[in-house]
Amino acid sequence: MNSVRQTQTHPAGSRIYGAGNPGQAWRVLSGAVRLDRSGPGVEPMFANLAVEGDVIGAETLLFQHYTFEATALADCVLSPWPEGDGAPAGESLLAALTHSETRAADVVALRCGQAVERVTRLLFLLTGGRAPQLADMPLPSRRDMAEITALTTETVSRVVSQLRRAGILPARKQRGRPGKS
Amino acid sequence: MNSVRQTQTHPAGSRIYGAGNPGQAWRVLSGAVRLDRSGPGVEPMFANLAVEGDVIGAETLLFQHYTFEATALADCVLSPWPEGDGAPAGESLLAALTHSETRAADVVALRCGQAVERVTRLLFLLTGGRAPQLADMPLPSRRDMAEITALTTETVSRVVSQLRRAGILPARKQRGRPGKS
DNA sequence: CGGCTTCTTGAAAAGTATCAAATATAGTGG
DNA sequence: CCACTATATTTGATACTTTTCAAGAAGCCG
Repeated sequence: MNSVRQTQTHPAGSRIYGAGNPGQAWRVLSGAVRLDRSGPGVEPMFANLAVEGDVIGAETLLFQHYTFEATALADCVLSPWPEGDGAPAGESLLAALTHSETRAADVVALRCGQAVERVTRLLFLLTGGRAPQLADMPLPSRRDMAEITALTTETVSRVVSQLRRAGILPARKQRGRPGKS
Repeated sequence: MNSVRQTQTHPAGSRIYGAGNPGQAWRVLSGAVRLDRSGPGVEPMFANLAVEGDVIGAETLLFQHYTFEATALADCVLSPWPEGDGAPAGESLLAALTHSETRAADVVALRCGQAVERVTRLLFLLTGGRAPQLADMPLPSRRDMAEITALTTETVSRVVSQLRRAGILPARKQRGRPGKS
């Protein structure tokens, strides 16, 4: 879709790369990415999340192919990582590692507590913690939100309706594009 | 408790290090470690898990202090990481990074599905996937298991009882030591 | 305008959490 | 070694939340 070694953009819902395919690592400049562990024959299972500033696909520097499948949860801009030429500096790798670990903790926390809290925390995470911006962000598909929070699409839908009635989310009409899985 | 730069052992239930404290990184040679995000004043919240082969505390190479709090879920043997002198090689760091990401996916998966599946998957993860060994391993405290799987201690207890009645776990008498929190 | 997928909502069923009480276990000090 | 205390585990009964199943409504695309 886009040329290698240059900044890429991916519309919400599109697949960025597939597990097992060759490719490079990326830094997420904006947007949010869903990572899935997808075995052969097995349907993809949600594994992790990447938001603005995170690095995805670093395993390609070691294995030459992606371990997870990446899908855009929102319109995304990605740039090749590491930023310079050749192998990443140790410092950069370390930063990516520690960053990845705090992000993992965030994702684990998305599956604690009741449905409303989980969905709310997810939306905050996707907007980088900027509450006001909740109003402007097209929501991910109910299915994505459900699989990330370990709820069902119906429950997520009910929570979204509830947040709208409470004025925490604006009324309707803010979906990106229909997930074209 | 133990000298620095040498192999350490920690009994089940003991704290390995605390968030904010200075220290070094370790590789888990055996046992299992629970990592918590513990804010000031906030009680620790489960963040991640490390089992045999995993590296913990790598953030100290960047920040000089631990980001998470580490507690032994089983008797643990740790050795300083990286194994050689000085900074870890890029390859080693990359391996730690990719390893950490698959582990994170494992932990996220521990919070999917019903109570019985979650607890069962946790036990498999803690034994490195070796089912027979389930019989020999002292179980972590119900509280640890509950916080890891996002269940309550009562529910975990009921599941353990159920697994024992089904012959999947041996009857009783296999706790390590009482968590001394 | 169809055809299709996603989203929404309702009603009932299932699964967990909660609350409470009894039992078991470890540690301590005689 | 035993009694005693504090903590952890277990179990039961009930309340609550979420899932499940089903049916419409809404949105997208050719």
